[in-house]
Amino acid sequence: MQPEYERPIVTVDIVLMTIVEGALAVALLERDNAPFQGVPALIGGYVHTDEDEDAEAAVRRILKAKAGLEGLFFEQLRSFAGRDRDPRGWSVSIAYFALVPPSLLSGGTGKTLLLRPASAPGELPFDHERIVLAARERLRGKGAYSTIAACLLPKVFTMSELQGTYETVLGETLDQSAFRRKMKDLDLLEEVEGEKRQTLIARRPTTLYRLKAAPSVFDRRI
Amino acid sequence: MQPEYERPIVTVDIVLMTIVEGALAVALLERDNAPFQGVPALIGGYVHTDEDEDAEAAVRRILKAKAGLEGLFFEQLRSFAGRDRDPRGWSVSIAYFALVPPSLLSGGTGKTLLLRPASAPGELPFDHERIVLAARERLRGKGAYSTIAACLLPKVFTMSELQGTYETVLGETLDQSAFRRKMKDLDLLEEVEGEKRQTLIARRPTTLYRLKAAPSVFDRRI
DNA sequence: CGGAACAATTTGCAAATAGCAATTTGCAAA
DNA sequence: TTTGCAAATTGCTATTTGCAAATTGTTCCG
Repeated sequence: MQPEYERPIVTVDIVLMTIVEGALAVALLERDNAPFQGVPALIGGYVHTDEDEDAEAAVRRILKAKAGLEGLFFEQLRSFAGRDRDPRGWSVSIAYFALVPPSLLSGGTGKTLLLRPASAPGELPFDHERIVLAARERLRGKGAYSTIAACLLPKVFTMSELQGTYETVLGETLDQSAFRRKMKDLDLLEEVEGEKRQTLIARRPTTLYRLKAAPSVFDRRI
Repeated sequence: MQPEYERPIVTVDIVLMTIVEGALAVALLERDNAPFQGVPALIGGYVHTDEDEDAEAAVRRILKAKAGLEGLFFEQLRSFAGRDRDPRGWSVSIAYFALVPPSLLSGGTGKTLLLRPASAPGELPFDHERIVLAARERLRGKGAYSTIAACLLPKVFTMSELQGTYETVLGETLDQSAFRRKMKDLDLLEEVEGEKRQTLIARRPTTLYRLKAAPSVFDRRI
C-alpha cells in the first residue's frame, strides 16, 4: 500500500489572447480572492471535482463564468507544477491558451477584462509571466504551421486581414503574393459569396473567405 | 473565501521510448499496487509533495527508482485530467515523454522493463494508450524539426545511424544526400576524431559525429 | 465621361530547396 | 590487383520562395 501524500492544489489557468492594434494582447482579470486579491492575473480557477468532468470542462466553465465567453478556440499548453509557484502549497496549474477575435470582446458580453500587450503584460502573480511566455512561444511556433491564426479573426475575413493576423502572430512580415499562393495551394479557405465589405474610399472590392474546416495543422511553413 | 473542493490525485507518467529492431518501443512496468496491480503500465507514480520540488523532479526520481535510469532526455507532453481516467477518483497525470538509447537499456542497470512496440503497446490501464498515442504524435511531429531523434542514439553516432533514427521516428524514408546536406547546413553536428567504428566486413570507414549542443529545434523540415 | 487613387490580385522570373539517380572513394578480404 | 560494399559526393531537374513590377475593379473628381 502506498503511503498517502498530501494532494496538490489543482487549478486551470487560461492565457486568453486577442489582437489589439496589430499586436497580441493577453486578457487578465483582477483576482477575487487571496492570495494576490485584486491583482490582475490570468483567468483561472480551481478544478471543481464535483462538477468538472475533465480539465477542458473546467476551462469552459471558467471562461464562461469569469469572462462571459463561449465557443472559443482553446488548447492545452502544458502544466506548471511545483512547490513554490503558489504560496498555498504544492500546486499544479494546467495551462491553456485560448484565442478570441477582438470583435467578440468589444461586444458587451464579457466582464471587464484587462488587455495587456502579450510581450509585456506587466508583473503578474504566481508564475503567470512564465505561462504567458510559454503561450506566446506556442502560438508563434504553431502559427506558421496551422490555421489557428484564423481564430483571432471573425468567421469571415479578407485575405489581407488573414495575412495581417499571421504577421502579428509570427512577428514578421510576409510576402503577399507568396502568402496568397500558399493559402490557395493549401486549399484551406473557401470563398464566401454575397456580402462584400463596405469601403469608405473607392477601391477594388475584396473577396471574403472562411476556413473550410476547424483549425488544422499542415506541414509546410506559411 | 473559496469553498474547498476535493483535491485531485496527481501523478506523473512517463512514456519512455527507445528503438528496438528499427521500430519505436515503449517501456512498461508491471504495477506494484492496486488498481491494476501486476498489469503493465507506463512508468509513473504519485507526486511526492514532500520531496519533489516540481514535476520534473518527480520524473527524475521515478525514472531513477523504477527504471534505474538517469540523465535521459525528457520533456513534458501534456496533462491528462478528469474524473474517469482513474478509478481512485478525479486525477491529473502530468505526462512526460523520455528517450533512451537502446544501448543504455541493454546495460544491466535498469529494472525489468517491458518493451512493447509503440504502435501497438497492447491494452494498457487507465488512459495510458491515449498517452502513448500522444507521445508518438509529439515525437513524430517534433522529429522533423529538432535534434531529439539523436537522443535515441549513443552520444557518438554515424550519419547513417542518425538518418535511420530519423526515419523510424518520422515513419518515412529520407533521401540520403538531402539528409546529409541538410545536416551539414544546419551545422548541428561536429565530427568526432579518433575512434572509428569497427567493421566486420571491409568498407569505407565512417566518420563519427556528435551533437554540438543539447537537443534543439530548427524551423525547416529535415 | 475620362482620369486619378488605391488596395486587391496576378504575373514573371531569379534564387534557394528538395528529390532522384548515378558516380566516386576508402578499406580490407580474396 | 581486383572486388564488394557502404560512405560520401555530384549533377541535374522539379519545386518552392522571395521580390518587384504589372493588372484590375471601384468610386470619387473634375
